[in-house]
Amino acid sequence: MKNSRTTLKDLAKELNLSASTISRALGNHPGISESTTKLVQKKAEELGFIPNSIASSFRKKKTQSIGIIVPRIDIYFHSLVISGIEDYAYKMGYNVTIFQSKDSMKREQEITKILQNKMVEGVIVCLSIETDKYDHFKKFKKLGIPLVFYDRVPSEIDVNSIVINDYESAFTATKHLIEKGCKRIAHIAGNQSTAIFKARYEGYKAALKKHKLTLDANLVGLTHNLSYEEGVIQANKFLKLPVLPDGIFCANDYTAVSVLQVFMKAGVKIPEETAIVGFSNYPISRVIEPHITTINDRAFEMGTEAAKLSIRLIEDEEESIKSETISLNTELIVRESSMKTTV
Amino acid sequence: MKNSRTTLKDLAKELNLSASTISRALGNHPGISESTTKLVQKKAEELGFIPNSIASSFRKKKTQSIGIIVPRIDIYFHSLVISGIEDYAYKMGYNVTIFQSKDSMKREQEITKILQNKMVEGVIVCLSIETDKYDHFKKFKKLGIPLVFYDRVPSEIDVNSIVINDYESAFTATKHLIEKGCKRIAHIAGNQSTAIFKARYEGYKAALKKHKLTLDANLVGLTHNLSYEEGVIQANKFLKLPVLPDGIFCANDYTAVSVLQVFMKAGVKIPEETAIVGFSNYPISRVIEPHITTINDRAFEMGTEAAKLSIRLIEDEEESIKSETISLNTELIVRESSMKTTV
DNA sequence: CTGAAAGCGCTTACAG
DNA sequence: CTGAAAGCGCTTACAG
Repeated sequence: MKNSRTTLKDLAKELNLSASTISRALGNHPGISESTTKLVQKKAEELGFIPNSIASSFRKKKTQSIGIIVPRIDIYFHSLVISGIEDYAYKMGYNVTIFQSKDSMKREQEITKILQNKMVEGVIVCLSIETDKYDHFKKFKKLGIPLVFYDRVPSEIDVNSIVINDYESAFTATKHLIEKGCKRIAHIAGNQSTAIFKARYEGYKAALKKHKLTLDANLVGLTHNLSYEEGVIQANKFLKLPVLPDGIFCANDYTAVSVLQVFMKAGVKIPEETAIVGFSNYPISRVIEPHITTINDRAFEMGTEAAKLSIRLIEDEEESIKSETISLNTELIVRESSMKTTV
Repeated sequence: MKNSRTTLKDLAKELNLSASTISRALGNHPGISESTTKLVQKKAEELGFIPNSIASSFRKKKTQSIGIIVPRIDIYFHSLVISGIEDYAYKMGYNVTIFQSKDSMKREQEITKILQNKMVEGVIVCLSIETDKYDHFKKFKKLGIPLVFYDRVPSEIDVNSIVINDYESAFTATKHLIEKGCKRIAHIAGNQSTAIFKARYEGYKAALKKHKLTLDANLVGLTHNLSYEEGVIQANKFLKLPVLPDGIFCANDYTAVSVLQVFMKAGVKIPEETAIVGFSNYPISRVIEPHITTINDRAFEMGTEAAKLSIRLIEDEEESIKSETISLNTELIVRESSMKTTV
């Protein structure tokens, strides 16, 4: 399409000034007289001058943009994180370019290539579920482009990452059930090859141990991806036990919802007979009845922190070598699904 | 941060060829011998050459990028649309830069300025709820940057837009209730200054009229933003009526959920005494019990179509003057909340 | 099939 | 306080 943009030169010619002066005046450079600056800015406004920031980026080798790679945008958790990133980045004058890996390592690898030559200044990533090799991220280090991971982070140590304290959160959630008088506490666990779900399982086990409750293998339901459907399957398994669990800690809210519905349909009273705690604070947890006690996973703040760290690393002159892991503290949100009167 | 990228020139020097040849060989230009092309590409790989696409964009005046302005990323509908846009854009070699207006016209105006000098090649927008002036979009036309609106579109005619057939969808939803034997059908309506909600209200009215049912003002609940809470308020109003509505068509799924919950708590049988239909096919509609009959608003496809149209307009040589409105057909998804046996 | 040269629109070190 | 000049890393019309 035709391009009839006014350029610096046009402005210069119009005002009988040099391009250098125009450039400086527009940038409010101190070494330009106030009158000239005023004049230039007025004229720029008048001619509808829009600086070509591609030229500027090219010249300055600064694009003021951050690349994001997420598995999918339409997963609520990620949409919240992205929202947090955009919000902070916008305030700092950065913009964000988004790519979806669709949980494919191959696509993730393609995207890293694109990001390398697109000259983003920083990259924020949540790994695809398939990713078990990290070579495609190494190039960023060589190029001096800081990488920040969140949620699903590489199982290596020297990366910048934003996570939540999954272990402690799971511990807290389980302890809450214990304090409510539960003795037979079940757990619906996520994929144990994913660090965060492993940590949640560990936190659950630790809380039981601490309170001298024995771990019963029948009360642990391992799932592949914590889907609603898998939750239904696990719930039905629990229902067939000779003695029902009196508390269930689910590693996410989807499975918490399915357990809640399956149990209620089977006539089990929630929370009196079985108390339920989820994880993530998805919107549905405060809509479904009874409302579900859950862990606020602070997705938005995760995004804010990721953006903050990324921009700090971008603007940091002395390339700080050491990697940083920021662990956010979650909070337990107590709702009806676990509100039974303590014994 | 330090930048030690290999450039075209480095490659040229290394191979004793000109930069022109290197550039062409990398681009698989036909006028270069196969052997040279092979040689250059091998060397490029070897030296880890990454083309500087900012330089290339600058030179070619093509950034292969699309800007998106949405009210919020963390609204499920928008996250789906964005996902659809990214998906199609990615396939076509475009990337997407996202901004949130946060439903502020002021911020939307700021963003349009940024997008104008960022040299995106196309812009896709869902207007902020506040927006009642469109001057900030005019500049795009002058710059030859095609604009595509979706969902909330300007109340002017000459814009490209992707919408769904709200009127027909509402008509279908209401007709469905009528066919199920409902005689007193209520409607929870959205903000009537927003075109889509107005169209849904009109569709509801038209269906009543067509089937000779009278419109009862007591059965219409106007809300400001169709929030869950507003749904609760309207539901309680309906409960106080001497005769309950036997069908309710809600302009979105949030209010459908709240009506369903309030009515059930009041002992009303769903769908036997009151059937409910929502709008949007939010995930919660197929989780809450009874599952809610709703309209699939095809958000993902809306994104795909927006991207498709945007890219077509970008790549179209002969700046097609006429604007296009693409209206997607929705579908009614019948679930338990309206499945009562017909009389 | 390959190369020399110009130039995209800015910014900035250098000079005055 | 202002200007001339060089250059960022590519691409492409022109020439051979």
